[in-house]
Amino acid sequence: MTDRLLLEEFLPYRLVRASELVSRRFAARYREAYGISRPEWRTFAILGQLGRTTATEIGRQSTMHKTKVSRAVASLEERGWLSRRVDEADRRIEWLTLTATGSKVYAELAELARSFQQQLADDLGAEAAAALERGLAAVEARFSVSSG
Amino acid sequence: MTDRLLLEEFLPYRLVRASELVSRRFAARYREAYGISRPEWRTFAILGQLGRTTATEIGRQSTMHKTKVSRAVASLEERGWLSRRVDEADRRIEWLTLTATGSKVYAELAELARSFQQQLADDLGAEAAAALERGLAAVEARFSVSSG
DNA sequence: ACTAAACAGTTACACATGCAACTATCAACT
DNA sequence: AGTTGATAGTTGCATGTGTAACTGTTTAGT
Repeated sequence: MTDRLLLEEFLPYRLVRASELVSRRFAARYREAYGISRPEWRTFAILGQLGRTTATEIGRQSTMHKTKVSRAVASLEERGWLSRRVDEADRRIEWLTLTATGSKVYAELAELARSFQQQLADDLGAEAAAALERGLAAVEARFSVSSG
Repeated sequence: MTDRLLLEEFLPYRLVRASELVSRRFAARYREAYGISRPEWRTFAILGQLGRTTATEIGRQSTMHKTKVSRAVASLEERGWLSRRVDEADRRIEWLTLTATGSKVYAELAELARSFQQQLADDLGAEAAAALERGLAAVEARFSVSSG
């Protein structure tokens, strides 16, 4: 029993916990305001940023499973926030764009996110926030899509 | 459309993605080696570290829902890795401890975690790893259990 | 002693999720 | 043209998960 694993020093564990603490709070905000789920928020945010993209691309960027994305897209379409259009040249591909309503909601959600980010940065303090960003950048660089 | 939210600069999103990238890889390791799920690993790791604890305490530390913990405990008991005993003074409480088998497996899993951690630190580099730890510490300090 | 509230833990049920298999389409090779 | 393999996306099914309701127990107030 001399060699216990100290979870408070174990990076993957700390990352998961920190991520849950933060994203849970943010999720509460947009859930209360718009009644959307996490996969929906993620899908919507990526589409809003890119303006026009595909479900596959959303899956790639978000690390969400393609069925998750597929269902989120279907749900957002039902809400009337996005619309699909089949690519003429390659009819397997569906291009997603925001509707007028979607654009309006997106602007509001983006503002909500920005204010949350600001609050978070204030809470953490400039130095700690910068350190966190540097650390995350390193993880992203080492672990992202390409590097299996 | 001038004010898109840039997800690559949005901390909650980056935190979630980084956490998923890292923990997914680590999960693949212990899943292949021992066939346990993430809630099982988390429960087991906390119990192993504390030596003797309760389901409620595990929930508190891990941010896992109590039903998740309850099921993980049941599953680990079936594997013969832990045993329960009702507290004499307060019979609502169940004390959890590792069995002999459980202790043996825990030692191996702890070693697996340590080697993963080492590998991760090497991949990130000392400086980035330290920055990440500082950032996470700040999040933990601001967002942990007590602070609503 | 009695009632109400609090707590540890489990379970029923509805919903979310991932895997595998599917449809539809395209590209490459014969 | 026909076959094979890859790709975009959806769906059936089994499993995982959270909410709420439950049991059993303790504590506090009356």
